[in-house]
This record gives sequence, structure tokens and C-alpha cells, in this order.
Amino acid sequence: MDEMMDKKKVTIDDIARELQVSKTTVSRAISGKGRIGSATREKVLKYIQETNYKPNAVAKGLAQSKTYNIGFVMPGDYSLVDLPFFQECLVGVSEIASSYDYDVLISMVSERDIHQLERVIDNHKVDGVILTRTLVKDKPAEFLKSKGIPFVTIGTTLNKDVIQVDNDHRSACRELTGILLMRGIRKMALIGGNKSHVVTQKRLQGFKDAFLEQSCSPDNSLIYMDVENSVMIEKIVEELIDRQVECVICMDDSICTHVLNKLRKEKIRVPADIKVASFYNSSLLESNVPSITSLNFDVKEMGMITCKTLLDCMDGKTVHGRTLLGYEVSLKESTQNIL
Amino acid sequence: MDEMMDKKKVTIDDIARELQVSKTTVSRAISGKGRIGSATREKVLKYIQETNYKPNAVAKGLAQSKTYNIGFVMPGDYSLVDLPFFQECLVGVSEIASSYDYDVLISMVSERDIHQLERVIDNHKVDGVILTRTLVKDKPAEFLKSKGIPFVTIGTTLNKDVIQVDNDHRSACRELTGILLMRGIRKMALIGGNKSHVVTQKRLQGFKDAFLEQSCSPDNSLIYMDVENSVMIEKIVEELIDRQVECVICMDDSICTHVLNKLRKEKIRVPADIKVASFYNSSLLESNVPSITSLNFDVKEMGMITCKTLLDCMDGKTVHGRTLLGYEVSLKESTQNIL
DNA sequence: CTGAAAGCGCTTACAG
DNA sequence: CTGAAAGCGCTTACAG
Repeated sequence: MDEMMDKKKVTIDDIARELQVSKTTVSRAISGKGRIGSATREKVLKYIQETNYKPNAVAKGLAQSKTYNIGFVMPGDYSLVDLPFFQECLVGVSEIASSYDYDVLISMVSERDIHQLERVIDNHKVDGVILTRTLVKDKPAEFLKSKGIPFVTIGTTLNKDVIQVDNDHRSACRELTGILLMRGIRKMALIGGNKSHVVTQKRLQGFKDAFLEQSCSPDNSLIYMDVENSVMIEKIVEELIDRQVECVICMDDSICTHVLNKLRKEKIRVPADIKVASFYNSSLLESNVPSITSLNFDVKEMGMITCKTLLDCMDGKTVHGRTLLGYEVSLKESTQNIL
Repeated sequence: MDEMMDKKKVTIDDIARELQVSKTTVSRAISGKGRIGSATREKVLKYIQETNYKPNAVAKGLAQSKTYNIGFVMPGDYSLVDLPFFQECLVGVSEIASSYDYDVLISMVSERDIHQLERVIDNHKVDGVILTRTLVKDKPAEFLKSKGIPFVTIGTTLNKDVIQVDNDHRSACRELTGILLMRGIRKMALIGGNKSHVVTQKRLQGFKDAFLEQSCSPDNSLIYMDVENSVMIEKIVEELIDRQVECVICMDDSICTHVLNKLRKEKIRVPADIKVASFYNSSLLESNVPSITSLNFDVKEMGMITCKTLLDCMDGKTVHGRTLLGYEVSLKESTQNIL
């Protein structure tokens, strides 16, 4: 019935008047900064509890020249947007940000178009930024640096003075490749994506590292980079079959899915006829038959750590230049030896 | 070398002083509101161009009691976060928002925990909200209504006074089911997810509608709801095989993927032994072998329309209570008759 | 310990 | 057509 619909927003002024104190006092009670009598503080706090008053974060921000927003930059192009990676990451970031009373503001960018990011920065809508993909030539990173905005990247970047958090892709890929080599597999192919992504480079390096460790070297003609669509993958798989490759490693599960489909179409059995592994596994592959050997990373955790790092950085604390997170090698049916 | 690092932010005051006019005038030139001489306007605008000045959106917002932010609420629970749906949607929303100089702020919620949403609202950080999943009993929707915040849902909701944008799932599912029925398939199973999601209900209704149209009725013992994990799916598939079902329709591609895996494991051929279709297709299934009959929706487009609807709504314009978007039935190998 | 006042960077009646 | 002033809802030296 009578719905209490008086949506007139209550301000710090109302509180002050009601309590017969100054707004300075109210502000101090809330923020905990500045000297204030504990009796007064309690009185204010109690009233605020009861009335469920929440300060206007925007006004607070303006007064402090802060926004209490951080920007989260993710790819707006379609092939990448499929990956659960960015979303999982966002879950972690959002959880931490929210717990520090910050909000997360999204910008979609592509390799050529970063105008959404520019808008957000030029409009002074964020205090710091998280970049979720690092490029060899990184427009977003350069832009942010030129503007003097604090930012941290998820993913390694060559530039040493950029704060970065990443999984240790290189070591991880080295370890997985090494295990396969030790099982006597030699004729190994590698299919990777966009070479301008730093992570692609890291995975490739790890792959090569493993061969060096065993004092042998990979067959470069079996390394395929910049593989971006299913048509290319199909052609490559045909070639691999012809050349009787023993094992194919995919740089991510999207590539892996296409490879598996093509093999299925050609009636090639996994792992009997050819083994398959993936350097990056999301739930896309999770329930595949056969189960797929792959590397696992805790992406949500990485999101959380990255967010905390950015917050510290904005706070003026000194933070590690590069934080490298762990991984898990998960050996499954797809690389088993059939006796 | 000398890097022009004077990051002292320039304000409307600086402009005014520099140009020997009042800040009122500068403000008017920028906003285009209020009478102003075209000569003065040009002068100001020109200066602003050259100096690349951008007004502080937060301050502007405070003065207008707006935030120029909209909230985008997405599920933070893991099974759902896998779906590219939310991300694709976000691409559309973000594109439109950005073009109207709004930003998108993320809140992760689960069915039981909506505190991230509450924070954002209580802190006055958004002017309106987009809900990306509708529940039969919808906590976020109820909360927003009680707060008097404009919002629109992606997905149908029972509550008629909520602004909503959706694909016409019911008609789409009716049509796909109808086509299969007309091909003489009768022994049809349906596997669906969380029944408290409105979309699940809509799909189920469409399925039943199709049977009614052909004056027959579905076998209720072949309708499985609230199927949430692969273990359940495996058990169901075993049952379907036993009962020699002709066709199984999955409510989404995540369910479908698991069904296909189980069938593969059991060496059941698709479509020779059993036909398979999906009521919702993302790129997850895109390159499956055999290709999967399914419904297709333009999710990015829906995101764009939803965002525009919300913006209109916040503007006080009257908007359609419910906007229903189209779909595409995509018939593929997985339901073909093998002669 | 408490408050009046100035300030954060804009907008917008109101007056001229 | 233009400007001085008040206001958006907070914070924070500064003074007492």
C-alpha cells in the first residue's frame, strides 16, 4: 500500500542537521580519518546504521580526485571473445575490486581500435587499468604510459618497467613438452595463434627450451604460427597426417577443438594414431573423449592477484615488476601410449 | 627527451581564464545548451580542439546528478561464466554505451548473493542497470525495483511491468521441434538446465507447443529438467540409448557437448543411430563433426538493442515493455535422415 | 575534539 | 548573448 516511495536521496547534510553536528564531523565518523570523540563517532555511526545511509561515492571521489573505478580492457574481436579466459579473469578482478570498494569498468578494444579505452581515460573515469592481453607492440600500454595512468598487464610484456602478472607459460610449456619428449616422441608438431601476442611467443620458447634440454631440436617445418581459423587448421592437420606426425600440440583449446574435429572427420584415432595435447585448457575441452592432456592455470586467482597489485600500485606502494604464477600439467588419455 | 610530463589536469577554469570568458560560456559552448554567440562558441571550440581538452565526466555527472555509468550484471558462478553468451552480449552493450558517452560497470552476482549489485546501487555509481539472466524469482529485479533504479532485462520475465528484451525462444523452439516432428520423428527427448531460469521455461513451452500443433503430445518421461552436470547427463544418455530414443534435443550447447561426448564414448553414431539438436548454439559447437542442428541468435545485436532501450528508458522516453528478437533455425547433419 | 569555509570540476537557474 | 553565484555531495586544511 503506502510504499515509502520517497526516493529523495539523503546526504551528509541531512545527517548533520538531524544529529546537530557539522558535516565535517559526520564525514570524519564515516571515514575514520581525523580526530573525533568516540561518543560522537558512535552516535553518528549508529544513526547511519539505522537509517542505512550510504555516502555518494561519486561525490566522495570528486572531492578526493579519485573515481574508485578501475578499467578492465578486454578484446572486442570475436575469435578471442569466445575464450572463457577473460570472463574468468574478470570474476577474480571484480571480487577483489569490490571488496576494496572499487568498481570495474569495461573497455573493449581490438588490435587497431582502442578508442573505448581512450574515452574512458580522457573522461577521467578510472584511477587505474588492467590490460588482459599483451601484444608485442602494445598500443594500449603505450597510450596509458603516455597518460601517466597506473596499469598492470595480465600477460608478460617485453617492456621491463611495466607491472605485469602472468602464468609462467614458458616453464609450463617446457615441462609439458619435456615430458612428451622423454616418452620418446620426436615427431612433434606445434600449432599456435597470433604471433603478435606475447603469450604465443612464450609458449613457443618453452616448446623450444624443452628440445634444447634434451639436446635435440624441433623440426621447424612442423611449427605453425599465426593460425587463426579452422580452414587453416584443417589444411595443417591434413599435412600432419600425411607426414605421419606422432603428436600435435595446440597452443590453446580453441585450436585444439578444431584439430580434434578434423581428426575425427578423417577417422584418425586419438591417441592410437596420433597424440594430442594443449598448452592451454579451459572448460571447453574438459569433457572431451578422449580426455586431453593439457596445462591448467588458475585464471580467477590470477585476476585476483592482478587486481590487488593494481590497487597497491595506485596506492603508491612499490610492487613487483613481474609476478609469475604457477601451473599444473595434467596428463590425460590423449597422449597415452597404446601398447 | 623533454617529455612534456606536466600532468596537471586542465579544467574549465583554465580555459575560461585563457580565453577571457566565463566558465559558464565555456560550459555552454561544449554542451551546446543555452544561448551563446556563434563567434564565441567557435572560439572556445577551436581552443578546445587544439588543446585537446576533455571535460571531467565525473564532475559533470555530479553537477547533473548522473553518473554516466550503466551496470551490467552477469553471473559469477562458474558453469554459466563459461558461456560466450554474456561476453558477446557485453560487446554489443559496450559499443552502444560508449557511443552515447556512457560506461559499463560490471557486477557479478549469483542466485543467492547479489551484494556486488547492492554495493554499486547503494554507492550511487550507476544510472541504470542491465540484467543478463532472468529468474523465475528474481532477486536482482526486485531489488532494483525497490530502489527505483531503471533497468531492463535480457531475457523474458513474467513480471509485465519490467522492460525486457529477448530472443523469441518459445517460437524458435516450437519451430525447430515442429520441423523434426514433421519429418516423422516421434520419440524425442529434451534435456534442459536450471528450471528457475525463465529461458528454460520458455524453451520447454516451445517444445510442447510444437507437439500441440501437430495434435500429439510429448512423452513426459523423456523430458529432463534441472540437469546441471555431466554426471547427470551421462546417466540420462544411457537411459535414452536403452529406450531407443530417435532424437535428443539439448537446451543449450553446453549440455549438447556433454551429450555428444557421451554418445561418442558409447560408440553411438550421430545421426545414424540417434539425432541430436540444440536449442541454443554458440561457437562451442560451431565446428563439431557432425555439424549440429540448432537455433541461432544474434547476441551482440541483442546487447546493442538492450543498451539503447535502457538509455531511452533513463531518458524518460516510453519504451516497449517487451521486445522480442528473431532467430534462425539452422538445419545440419546431426538431424539428417540416413537413407 | 569540533566546525566554518574552501575546494573537487562541472552545470544551470537567474539577472542583466 | 554573457556572467556571477549557487549548487551537485563529499573532503580536508585551518582555526579554535
